[in-house]
Amino acid sequence: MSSSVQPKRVRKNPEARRAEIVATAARIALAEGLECITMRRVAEELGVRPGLISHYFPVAEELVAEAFGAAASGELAELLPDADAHLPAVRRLARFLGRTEGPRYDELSRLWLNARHLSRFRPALRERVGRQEALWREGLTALLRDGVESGEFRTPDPHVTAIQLLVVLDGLGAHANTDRTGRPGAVTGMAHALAERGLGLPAGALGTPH
Amino acid sequence: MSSSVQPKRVRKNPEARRAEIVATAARIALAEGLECITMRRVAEELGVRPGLISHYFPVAEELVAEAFGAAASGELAELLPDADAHLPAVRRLARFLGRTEGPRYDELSRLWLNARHLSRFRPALRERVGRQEALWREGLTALLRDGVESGEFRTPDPHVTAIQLLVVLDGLGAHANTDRTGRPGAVTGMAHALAERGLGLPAGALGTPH
DNA sequence: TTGTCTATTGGTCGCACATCCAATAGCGTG
DNA sequence: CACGCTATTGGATGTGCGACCAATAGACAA
Repeated sequence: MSSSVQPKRVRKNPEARRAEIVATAARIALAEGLECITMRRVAEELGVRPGLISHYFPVAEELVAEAFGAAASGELAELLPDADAHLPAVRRLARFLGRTEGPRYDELSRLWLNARHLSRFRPALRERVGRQEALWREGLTALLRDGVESGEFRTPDPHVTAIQLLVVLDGLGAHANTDRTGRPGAVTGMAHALAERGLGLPAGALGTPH
Repeated sequence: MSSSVQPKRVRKNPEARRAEIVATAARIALAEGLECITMRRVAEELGVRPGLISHYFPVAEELVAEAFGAAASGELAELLPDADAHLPAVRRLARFLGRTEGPRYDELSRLWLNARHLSRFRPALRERVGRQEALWREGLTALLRDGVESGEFRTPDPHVTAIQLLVVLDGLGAHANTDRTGRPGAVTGMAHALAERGLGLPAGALGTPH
Protein backbone atom coordinates (compact mmCIF):
# COMPACT_ATOMS: atom_id res chain seq x y z
CA MET A 1 0.00 0.00 0.00
CA SER A 2 2.83 2.40 -0.60
CA SER A 3 1.25 5.56 -1.93
CA SER A 4 4.60 7.00 -3.06
CA VAL A 5 5.32 6.89 -6.77
CA GLN A 6 8.03 4.54 -7.90
CA PRO A 7 11.14 6.33 -9.06
CA LYS A 8 11.01 4.50 -12.36
CA ARG A 9 14.04 5.85 -14.09
CA VAL A 10 13.65 6.83 -17.73
CA ARG A 11 16.58 6.84 -20.07
CA LYS A 12 16.68 9.17 -23.05
CA ASN A 13 19.24 10.05 -25.64
CA PRO A 14 21.45 12.97 -24.65
CA GLU A 15 20.40 15.49 -27.30
CA ALA A 16 16.72 14.99 -26.55
CA ARG A 17 17.30 15.24 -22.82
CA ARG A 18 19.40 18.32 -23.21
CA ALA A 19 16.77 20.00 -25.35
CA GLU A 20 14.11 19.08 -22.81
CA ILE A 21 16.16 20.66 -20.04
CA VAL A 22 16.74 23.86 -21.96
CA ALA A 23 13.06 24.12 -22.89
CA THR A 24 12.01 23.67 -19.27
CA ALA A 25 14.52 26.21 -18.07
CA ALA A 26 13.34 28.69 -20.71
CA ARG A 27 9.77 28.24 -19.57
CA ILE A 28 10.77 28.90 -15.98
CA ALA A 29 12.74 31.95 -17.06
CA LEU A 30 9.76 33.49 -18.82
CA ALA A 31 7.27 32.73 -16.09
CA GLU A 32 9.27 33.25 -12.93
CA GLY A 33 12.64 34.74 -13.73
CA LEU A 34 16.14 33.60 -14.55
CA GLU A 35 17.14 33.21 -10.91
CA CYS A 36 14.50 30.51 -10.55
CA ILE A 37 16.46 28.34 -12.94
CA THR A 38 18.05 26.07 -10.43
CA MET A 39 19.30 22.51 -10.71
CA ARG A 40 16.70 21.27 -8.25
CA ARG A 41 13.87 23.31 -9.70
CA VAL A 42 14.44 22.21 -13.29
CA ALA A 43 14.96 18.62 -12.18
CA GLU A 44 11.72 18.56 -10.25
CA GLU A 45 9.83 20.02 -13.18
CA LEU A 46 11.20 17.23 -15.34
CA GLY A 47 10.63 14.44 -12.83
CA VAL A 48 14.32 13.76 -12.63
CA ARG A 49 17.10 14.02 -10.08
CA PRO A 50 19.12 17.23 -9.74
CA GLY A 51 22.37 15.45 -10.43
CA LEU A 52 21.21 14.83 -13.97
CA ILE A 53 20.87 18.52 -14.79
CA SER A 54 24.26 19.04 -13.29
CA HIS A 55 25.53 16.30 -15.57
CA TYR A 56 24.33 18.06 -18.73
CA PHE A 57 25.27 21.51 -17.45
CA PRO A 58 28.28 21.13 -15.17
CA VAL A 59 28.22 24.87 -14.64
CA ALA A 60 24.82 26.31 -13.81
CA GLU A 61 25.44 29.64 -15.51
CA GLU A 62 25.66 27.88 -18.84
CA LEU A 63 22.13 26.60 -18.51
CA VAL A 64 20.86 30.04 -17.62
CA ALA A 65 22.48 31.53 -20.70
CA GLU A 66 21.14 28.77 -22.90
CA ALA A 67 17.64 29.13 -21.48
CA PHE A 68 17.61 32.86 -22.06
CA GLY A 69 18.81 32.39 -25.61
CA ALA A 70 16.07 29.88 -26.30
CA ALA A 71 13.36 32.03 -24.79
CA ALA A 72 14.45 35.24 -26.46
CA SER A 73 14.91 33.80 -29.92
CA GLY A 74 11.63 31.92 -29.61
CA GLU A 75 9.78 35.10 -28.80
CA LEU A 76 11.51 36.99 -31.58
CA ALA A 77 10.38 34.37 -34.06
CA GLU A 78 6.86 34.93 -32.86
CA LEU A 79 7.09 38.72 -33.04
CA LEU A 80 8.63 38.73 -36.51
CA PRO A 81 7.56 35.45 -38.10
CA ASP A 82 9.40 34.43 -41.25
CA ALA A 83 6.05 33.35 -42.60
CA ASP A 84 5.07 37.00 -42.87
CA ALA A 85 7.92 37.78 -45.25
CA HIS A 86 5.57 38.22 -48.19
CA LEU A 87 3.40 40.83 -46.47
CA PRO A 88 3.95 44.55 -47.01
CA ALA A 89 6.43 45.99 -44.54
CA VAL A 90 3.94 48.48 -43.06
CA ARG A 91 1.69 45.62 -42.21
CA ARG A 92 4.45 43.56 -40.67
CA LEU A 93 5.64 46.52 -38.61
CA ALA A 94 2.10 47.26 -37.47
CA ARG A 95 1.75 43.68 -36.31
CA PHE A 96 5.08 43.78 -34.55
CA LEU A 97 4.15 46.93 -32.66
CA GLY A 98 0.71 45.56 -31.94
CA ARG A 99 2.28 42.59 -30.24
CA THR A 100 4.34 44.77 -27.94
CA GLU A 101 1.45 45.15 -25.57
CA GLY A 102 -0.50 43.02 -23.20
CA PRO A 103 0.51 40.56 -20.49
CA ARG A 104 2.26 38.32 -22.95
CA TYR A 105 4.75 41.00 -23.94
CA ASP A 106 5.09 42.13 -20.33
CA GLU A 107 6.48 38.73 -19.56
CA LEU A 108 9.00 39.13 -22.31
CA SER A 109 10.13 42.60 -21.35
CA ARG A 110 10.51 41.42 -17.80
CA LEU A 111 12.78 38.70 -19.09
CA TRP A 112 14.93 41.24 -20.90
CA LEU A 113 15.12 43.36 -17.80
CA ASN A 114 16.06 40.30 -15.84
CA ALA A 115 18.71 39.22 -18.32
CA ARG A 116 20.30 42.63 -18.66
CA HIS A 117 20.60 42.94 -14.92
CA LEU A 118 21.84 39.43 -14.29
CA SER A 119 24.35 39.67 -17.10
CA ARG A 120 26.19 42.10 -14.88
CA PHE A 121 27.36 39.17 -12.80
CA ARG A 122 27.35 36.32 -15.33
CA PRO A 123 29.70 36.60 -18.28
CA ALA A 124 28.16 33.70 -20.19
CA LEU A 125 24.74 35.29 -19.93
CA ARG A 126 26.12 38.69 -20.89
CA GLU A 127 27.48 37.18 -24.06
CA ARG A 128 24.10 35.66 -24.86
CA VAL A 129 22.27 38.88 -24.19
CA GLY A 130 24.59 40.66 -26.57
CA ARG A 131 23.94 38.08 -29.26
CA GLN A 132 20.19 38.28 -28.83
CA GLU A 133 20.27 42.05 -28.91
CA ALA A 134 22.08 41.83 -32.22
CA LEU A 135 19.50 39.39 -33.57
CA TRP A 136 16.58 41.58 -32.60
CA ARG A 137 18.29 44.64 -34.03
CA GLU A 138 19.02 42.85 -37.29
CA GLY A 139 15.54 41.41 -37.54
CA LEU A 140 13.91 44.78 -37.17
CA THR A 141 16.46 46.48 -39.40
CA ALA A 142 15.77 43.96 -42.15
CA LEU A 143 12.06 44.70 -41.89
CA LEU A 144 12.65 48.44 -42.15
CA ARG A 145 15.03 47.97 -45.06
CA ASP A 146 12.39 45.96 -46.88
CA GLY A 147 10.00 48.81 -46.41
CA VAL A 148 12.50 51.32 -47.74
CA GLU A 149 13.18 49.24 -50.83
CA SER A 150 9.50 48.80 -51.54
CA GLY A 151 9.00 52.53 -51.14
CA GLU A 152 6.80 52.17 -48.07
CA PHE A 153 9.26 53.81 -45.70
CA ARG A 154 11.50 56.82 -45.96
CA THR A 155 14.37 57.01 -43.50
CA PRO A 156 18.01 58.11 -43.58
CA ASP A 157 19.17 54.97 -41.80
CA PRO A 158 16.96 51.94 -41.11
CA HIS A 159 19.48 50.54 -38.68
CA VAL A 160 19.41 53.63 -36.51
CA THR A 161 15.64 53.79 -36.61
CA ALA A 162 15.49 50.15 -35.56
CA ILE A 163 17.71 50.78 -32.59
CA GLN A 164 15.68 53.81 -31.59
CA LEU A 165 12.54 51.72 -31.69
CA LEU A 166 14.06 49.04 -29.53
CA VAL A 167 15.28 51.61 -27.04
CA VAL A 168 11.80 53.04 -26.69
CA LEU A 169 10.27 49.60 -26.36
CA ASP A 170 12.79 48.72 -23.67
CA GLY A 171 12.05 51.91 -21.84
CA LEU A 172 8.33 51.26 -21.94
CA GLY A 173 8.86 47.70 -20.82
CA ALA A 174 11.03 48.72 -17.90
CA HIS A 175 8.49 51.27 -16.76
CA ALA A 176 5.60 48.88 -17.17
CA ASN A 177 7.14 46.64 -14.55
CA THR A 178 6.38 48.82 -11.60
CA ASP A 179 4.29 51.67 -12.84
CA ARG A 180 1.11 51.15 -14.78
CA THR A 181 -1.01 53.78 -13.15
CA GLY A 182 -3.07 55.28 -15.90
CA ARG A 183 -0.45 55.72 -18.55
CA PRO A 184 -1.56 58.36 -21.03
CA GLY A 185 -1.87 57.34 -24.66
CA ALA A 186 0.94 59.71 -25.53
CA VAL A 187 3.20 57.42 -23.52
CA THR A 188 1.79 54.07 -24.60
CA GLY A 189 1.96 55.21 -28.20
CA MET A 190 5.57 56.38 -28.13
CA ALA A 191 6.78 53.49 -30.23
CA HIS A 192 4.08 53.97 -32.86
CA ALA A 193 4.73 57.70 -33.00
CA LEU A 194 8.47 57.24 -33.26
CA ALA A 195 8.09 54.71 -36.05
CA GLU A 196 5.67 56.81 -38.05
CA ARG A 197 7.75 59.96 -37.68
CA GLY A 198 11.04 58.17 -38.35
CA LEU A 199 9.76 56.35 -41.39
CA GLY A 200 7.87 59.15 -43.10
CA LEU A 201 4.46 57.62 -42.48
CA PRO A 202 1.25 59.53 -41.84
CA ALA A 203 0.10 59.47 -38.23
CA GLY A 204 -1.97 56.41 -37.51
CA ALA A 205 -0.53 54.45 -40.41
CA LEU A 206 0.58 51.72 -38.03
CA GLY A 207 -2.68 51.47 -36.21
CA THR A 208 -3.28 52.91 -32.78
CA PRO A 209 -2.08 51.24 -29.64
CA HIS A 210 -5.00 49.93 -27.71
CA MET B 1 52.99 40.47 19.36
CA SER B 2 49.48 39.79 18.21
CA SER B 3 49.12 41.44 14.82
CA SER B 4 45.34 41.13 14.89
CA VAL B 5 43.37 44.27 15.58
CA GLN B 6 41.56 44.48 18.89
CA PRO B 7 37.82 44.10 18.53
CA LYS B 8 37.37 47.30 20.50
CA ARG B 9 33.63 47.65 20.49
CA VAL B 10 32.23 51.09 19.70
CA ARG B 11 28.88 52.18 20.94
CA LYS B 12 26.85 54.73 19.04
CA ASN B 13 23.40 56.17 19.36
CA PRO B 14 20.78 54.25 17.36
CA GLU B 15 19.81 56.94 14.84
CA ALA B 16 23.42 57.60 13.90
CA ARG B 17 24.18 53.91 13.60
CA ARG B 18 21.12 53.30 11.53
CA ALA B 19 21.98 56.16 9.20
CA GLU B 20 25.51 54.81 8.88
CA ILE B 21 24.16 51.41 7.95
CA VAL B 22 21.80 52.77 5.31
CA ALA B 23 24.53 54.96 3.84
CA THR B 24 26.89 52.03 3.57
CA ALA B 25 24.24 49.83 2.01
CA ALA B 26 23.40 52.57 -0.48
CA ARG B 27 27.05 52.84 -1.47
CA ILE B 28 27.24 49.09 -2.00
CA ALA B 29 24.03 49.18 -4.04
CA LEU B 30 25.39 51.82 -6.40
CA ALA B 31 28.78 50.24 -6.82
CA GLU B 32 28.02 46.55 -6.83
CA GLY B 33 24.29 45.98 -6.93
CA LEU B 34 21.41 45.52 -4.52
CA GLU B 35 22.03 41.81 -4.10
CA CYS B 36 25.40 42.59 -2.57
CA ILE B 37 23.65 44.22 0.36
CA THR B 38 24.02 41.46 2.84
CA MET B 39 24.13 41.50 6.62
CA ARG B 40 27.68 40.20 6.66
CA ARG B 41 28.87 42.45 3.85
CA VAL B 42 27.52 45.67 5.35
CA ALA B 43 28.78 44.68 8.78
CA GLU B 44 32.29 44.06 7.51
CA GLU B 45 32.31 47.38 5.69
CA LEU B 46 31.39 49.08 8.94
CA GLY B 47 33.81 47.13 11.13
CA VAL B 48 30.96 45.65 13.07
CA ARG B 49 29.42 42.24 13.68
CA PRO B 50 26.62 40.99 11.40
CA GLY B 51 24.24 40.56 14.28
CA LEU B 52 24.18 44.31 14.71
CA ILE B 53 22.82 44.95 11.23
CA SER B 54 20.26 42.27 11.86
CA HIS B 55 19.36 44.09 15.04
CA TYR B 56 18.60 47.35 13.23
CA PHE B 57 16.98 45.63 10.28
CA PRO B 58 15.36 42.43 11.54
CA VAL B 59 14.21 41.74 8.00
CA ALA B 60 16.90 42.11 5.36
CA GLU B 61 14.57 43.26 2.64
CA GLU B 62 13.80 46.37 4.61
CA LEU B 63 17.42 47.43 4.48
CA VAL B 64 17.57 46.86 0.74
CA ALA B 65 14.52 49.03 0.20
CA GLU B 66 15.89 51.73 2.46
CA ALA B 67 19.26 51.67 0.73
CA PHE B 68 17.71 51.98 -2.70
CA GLY B 69 15.58 54.87 -1.54
CA ALA B 70 18.60 56.67 -0.14
CA ALA B 71 20.69 56.12 -3.25
CA ALA B 72 17.96 57.09 -5.70
CA SER B 73 16.85 60.22 -3.90
CA GLY B 74 20.46 61.25 -3.38
CA GLU B 75 21.16 60.97 -7.07
CA LEU B 76 17.97 62.80 -7.98
CA ALA B 77 19.02 65.69 -5.76
CA GLU B 78 22.27 65.84 -7.64
CA LEU B 79 20.62 65.70 -11.05
CA LEU B 80 18.03 68.35 -10.24
CA PRO B 81 19.58 70.42 -7.44
CA ASP B 82 17.25 72.73 -5.57
CA ALA B 83 20.03 75.28 -5.67
CA ASP B 84 19.45 75.66 -9.40
CA ALA B 85 15.86 76.78 -8.89
CA HIS B 86 16.66 80.35 -9.92
CA LEU B 87 18.19 79.39 -13.27
CA PRO B 88 16.14 79.47 -16.48
CA ALA B 89 14.38 76.18 -17.12
CA VAL B 90 16.12 75.56 -20.44
CA ARG B 91 19.43 75.77 -18.70
CA ARG B 92 18.35 73.43 -15.90
CA LEU B 93 17.00 70.93 -18.38
CA ALA B 94 20.16 71.11 -20.46
CA ARG B 95 22.20 70.36 -17.34
CA PHE B 96 19.95 67.52 -16.38
CA LEU B 97 20.26 65.92 -19.79
CA GLY B 98 23.98 66.58 -19.84
CA ARG B 99 24.34 64.60 -16.64
CA THR B 100 22.60 61.58 -18.10
CA GLU B 101 25.79 60.42 -19.71
CA GLY B 102 29.10 59.04 -18.63
CA PRO B 103 30.11 56.30 -16.19
CA ARG B 104 28.53 58.08 -13.27
CA TYR B 105 25.05 57.94 -14.78
CA ASP B 106 25.66 54.41 -16.00
CA GLU B 107 25.99 53.39 -12.39
CA LEU B 108 22.68 55.00 -11.62
CA SER B 109 20.79 53.49 -14.51
CA ARG B 110 22.21 50.12 -13.57
CA LEU B 111 20.79 50.65 -10.12
CA TRP B 112 17.35 51.41 -11.55
CA LEU B 113 17.54 48.32 -13.71
CA ASN B 114 18.56 46.33 -10.67
CA ALA B 115 15.79 47.74 -8.51
CA ARG B 116 13.06 47.28 -11.08
CA HIS B 117 14.02 43.67 -11.55
CA LEU B 118 14.48 42.83 -7.91
CA SER B 119 11.22 44.50 -6.98
CA ARG B 120 9.56 41.65 -8.76
CA PHE B 121 10.38 39.46 -5.79
CA ARG B 122 10.53 41.96 -2.93
CA PRO B 123 7.35 43.83 -2.09
CA ALA B 124 9.04 46.34 0.19
CA LEU B 125 11.47 47.26 -2.54
CA ARG B 126 8.70 47.45 -5.10
CA GLU B 127 6.93 49.96 -2.97
CA ARG B 128 10.11 52.04 -2.71
CA VAL B 129 10.74 51.88 -6.43
CA GLY B 130 7.22 53.15 -7.05
CA ARG B 131 7.76 56.04 -4.66
CA GLN B 132 11.05 57.00 -6.24
CA GLU B 133 9.58 56.83 -9.71
CA ALA B 134 6.92 59.26 -8.59
CA LEU B 135 9.53 61.58 -7.14
CA TRP B 136 11.58 61.62 -10.33
CA ARG B 137 8.48 62.16 -12.42
CA GLU B 138 7.34 65.02 -10.23
CA GLY B 139 10.76 66.62 -10.13
CA LEU B 140 11.05 66.66 -13.89
CA THR B 141 7.43 67.69 -14.37
CA ALA B 142 7.96 70.67 -12.06
CA LEU B 143 10.96 71.73 -14.11
CA LEU B 144 8.99 71.54 -17.33
CA ARG B 145 6.08 73.39 -15.82
CA ASP B 146 8.41 76.17 -14.74
CA GLY B 147 9.59 76.40 -18.30
CA VAL B 148 6.06 76.59 -19.62
CA GLU B 149 5.13 79.34 -17.17
CA SER B 150 8.19 81.37 -18.03
CA GLY B 151 7.39 80.98 -21.70
CA GLU B 152 10.52 78.95 -22.43
CA PHE B 153 8.66 75.74 -23.27
CA ARG B 154 5.55 75.00 -25.24
CA THR B 155 3.90 71.64 -24.58
CA PRO B 156 0.36 70.33 -24.27
CA ASP B 157 1.16 68.44 -21.09
CA PRO B 158 4.39 68.78 -19.11
CA HIS B 159 3.62 65.69 -17.11
CA VAL B 160 3.33 63.51 -20.18
CA THR B 161 6.47 64.96 -21.68
CA ALA B 162 8.31 64.27 -18.45
CA ILE B 163 7.24 60.65 -18.47
CA GLN B 164 8.24 60.28 -22.10
CA LEU B 165 11.66 61.65 -21.30
CA LEU B 166 12.11 59.25 -18.42
CA VAL B 167 11.02 56.35 -20.58
CA VAL B 168 13.62 57.20 -23.20
CA LEU B 169 16.30 57.66 -20.58
CA ASP B 170 15.44 54.30 -19.05
CA GLY B 171 15.56 52.66 -22.45
CA LEU B 172 18.96 54.17 -23.17
CA GLY B 173 20.22 53.15 -19.77
CA ALA B 174 19.03 49.59 -20.15
CA HIS B 175 20.67 49.30 -23.53
CA ALA B 176 23.89 50.87 -22.34
CA ASN B 177 24.34 48.01 -19.91
CA THR B 178 25.26 45.43 -22.46
CA ASP B 179 25.56 47.15 -25.78
CA ARG B 180 27.75 50.14 -26.26
CA THR B 181 29.20 49.25 -29.64
CA GLY B 182 29.45 52.49 -31.52
CA ARG B 183 26.09 53.97 -30.76
CA PRO B 184 25.18 56.50 -33.43
CA GLY B 185 24.51 60.06 -32.31
CA ALA B 186 20.92 59.71 -33.41
CA VAL B 187 20.54 57.15 -30.64
CA THR B 188 22.58 58.87 -27.94
CA GLY B 189 20.73 62.07 -28.64
CA MET B 190 17.23 60.63 -28.43
CA ALA B 191 16.49 62.30 -25.14
CA HIS B 192 17.68 65.71 -26.34
CA ALA B 193 15.71 65.37 -29.56
CA LEU B 194 12.57 64.28 -27.76
CA ALA B 195 12.81 67.16 -25.31
CA GLU B 196 13.40 69.78 -27.99
CA ARG B 197 10.60 68.48 -30.17
CA GLY B 198 8.20 68.00 -27.28
CA LEU B 199 8.85 71.42 -25.79
CA GLY B 200 8.86 73.50 -28.93
CA LEU B 201 12.55 74.28 -28.79
CA PRO B 202 14.83 74.75 -31.79
CA ALA B 203 17.16 71.81 -32.46
CA GLY B 204 20.32 72.08 -30.42
CA ALA B 205 18.76 74.36 -27.84
CA LEU B 206 19.63 71.91 -25.10
CA GLY B 207 23.20 71.40 -26.20
CA THR B 208 24.43 68.38 -28.05
CA PRO B 209 25.11 65.11 -26.30
CA HIS B 210 28.78 64.40 -26.37
C1' DT C 1 32.39 55.22 42.50
C1' DT C 2 28.56 52.19 41.69
C1' DG C 3 24.71 50.75 39.21
C1' DT C 4 21.69 50.42 35.35
C1' DC C 5 20.37 50.46 30.71
C1' DT C 6 21.05 48.86 26.18
C1' DA C 7 24.05 48.73 22.05
C1' DT C 8 26.84 45.15 20.62
C1' DT C 9 28.76 40.74 20.47
C1' DG C 10 29.64 35.77 19.39
C1' DG C 11 27.74 32.05 18.41
C1' DT C 12 24.05 28.78 16.59
C1' DC C 13 20.46 27.04 13.57
C1' DG C 14 18.29 25.81 9.36
C1' DC C 15 17.88 26.51 4.55
C1' DA C 16 18.94 26.50 -0.47
C1' DC C 17 22.28 26.24 -3.52
C1' DA C 18 26.20 24.25 -6.97
C1' DT C 19 29.36 20.81 -7.44
C1' DC C 20 31.25 16.30 -7.40
C1' DC C 21 31.38 11.07 -7.61
C1' DA C 22 30.81 6.10 -7.00
C1' DA C 23 27.09 2.99 -7.64
C1' DT C 24 23.10 1.53 -10.38
C1' DA C 25 19.99 0.20 -13.89
C1' DG C 26 18.05 1.01 -18.68
C1' DC C 27 18.73 -0.23 -23.27
C1' DG C 28 20.77 -1.50 -27.58
C1' DT C 29 24.10 -4.94 -29.40
C1' DG C 30 26.00 -9.14 -30.03
C1' DC D 1 19.44 -14.26 -23.82
C1' DA D 2 23.56 -12.17 -21.83
C1' DC D 3 26.68 -8.29 -21.95
C1' DG D 4 28.56 -3.78 -21.88
C1' DC D 5 27.93 0.97 -22.39
C1' DT D 6 26.36 5.05 -20.30
C1' DA D 7 22.37 7.82 -18.76
C1' DT D 8 20.80 8.34 -14.30
C1' DT D 9 20.74 8.10 -9.43
C1' DG D 10 21.63 8.93 -4.32
C1' DG D 11 24.21 10.96 -1.31
C1' DA D 12 28.01 13.81 0.45
C1' DT D 13 30.47 18.22 0.70
C1' DG D 14 31.06 23.03 1.26
C1' DT D 15 29.40 27.80 0.88
C1' DG D 16 26.70 31.88 1.93
C1' DC D 17 22.67 33.43 3.45
C1' DG D 18 18.87 35.36 7.07
C1' DA D 19 17.30 34.75 11.49
C1' DC D 20 17.63 34.31 16.38
C1' DC D 21 19.35 34.94 21.33
C1' DA D 22 21.76 34.80 25.72
C1' DA D 23 25.85 37.02 27.30
C1' DT D 24 28.82 41.14 27.44
C1' DA D 25 30.61 45.66 27.94
C1' DG D 26 30.22 50.68 26.83
C1' DA D 27 28.30 54.98 28.50
C1' DC D 28 25.77 57.72 31.27
C1' DA D 29 23.23 58.95 35.68
C1' DA D 30 22.86 58.82 40.54
